[in-house]
Amino acid sequence: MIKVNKKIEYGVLALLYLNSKEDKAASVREMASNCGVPEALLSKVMQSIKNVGYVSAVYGNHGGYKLTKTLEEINLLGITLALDGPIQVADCLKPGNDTCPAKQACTIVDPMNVLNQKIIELFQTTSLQQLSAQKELSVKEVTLL
Amino acid sequence: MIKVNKKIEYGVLALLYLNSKEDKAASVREMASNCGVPEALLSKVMQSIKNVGYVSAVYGNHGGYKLTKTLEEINLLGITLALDGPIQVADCLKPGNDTCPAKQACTIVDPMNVLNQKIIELFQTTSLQQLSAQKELSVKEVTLL
DNA sequence: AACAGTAGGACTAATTTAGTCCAGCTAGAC
DNA sequence: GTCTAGCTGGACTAAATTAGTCCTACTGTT
Repeated sequence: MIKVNKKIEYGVLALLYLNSKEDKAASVREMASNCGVPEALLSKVMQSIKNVGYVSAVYGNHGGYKLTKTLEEINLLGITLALDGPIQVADCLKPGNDTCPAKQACTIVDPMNVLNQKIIELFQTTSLQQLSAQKELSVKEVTLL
Repeated sequence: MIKVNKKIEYGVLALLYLNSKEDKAASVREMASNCGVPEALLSKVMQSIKNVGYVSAVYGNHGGYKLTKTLEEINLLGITLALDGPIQVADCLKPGNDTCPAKQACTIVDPMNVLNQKIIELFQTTSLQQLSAQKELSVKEVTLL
């Protein structure tokens, strides 16, 4: 099944929660209990998200994480890159992969590359803003975007 | 990692191979050895693809599978549906899923639904023809499509 | 100095995906 | 008619990935 993993789900949840706190920092504990996700895992997720600069960490007592970007500036590609590394929609696209048995007569590397590009493009053009703003719209309207 | 699974990769490979045989049937054995993929698995893949009508099976000696559609008529959504069932980009989108811990205050079902729709649309508009025709084009040109 | 919190490595458990095995059915070739 | 190549499909095993836990160290505010 083509799907986005839990880390990304949790990351999106947490960022949306942070956004609702405006300029205040929220600790991992607070975010985890509010979003209903495992604390230890969310901690890892936030570390990675911090590394791409979407949030900053505040150490010490009453510390936590703060958003450093607006929802418009955060897109799914960035989140995915932070939590999962580069998008490779098929194994044979991995750099240095020499194990592909169909290498010589391969008719699929390029096709999969096309798909890969399309997905990257989709993720890049999908901002958190875009995802979060849909709450009030019906699915039907959403598909017209 | 967001990726398409082996069954889909193998299915695309096999369908492109079948296309190259024009109207002749090819057995699973022939396809498997030409595409360099496991025979037993490809056999399952072809059965599923048959069930959505992209190919027909010819029984008996010198039998095999034949394409019943053109590459333009076959899209990634159909192949995915055949081999993987409906696309659900996040677990909380599964029908009847009541285990989501963040259910009551969930801010992510709709966002993930938006993404889901976008991916479905992308898969639906990506035909085999479109994928296979890119062989000669550079990746740069491809992204402009 | 105490405390609340982040940082991050190592590990285990759970789930999913990939792949195999085998017995049965189908129809064309002889 | 019977042989045989090949499709059908269920049950099973193995491999890989993903999810989640645990523990120790570091950081900075009060």
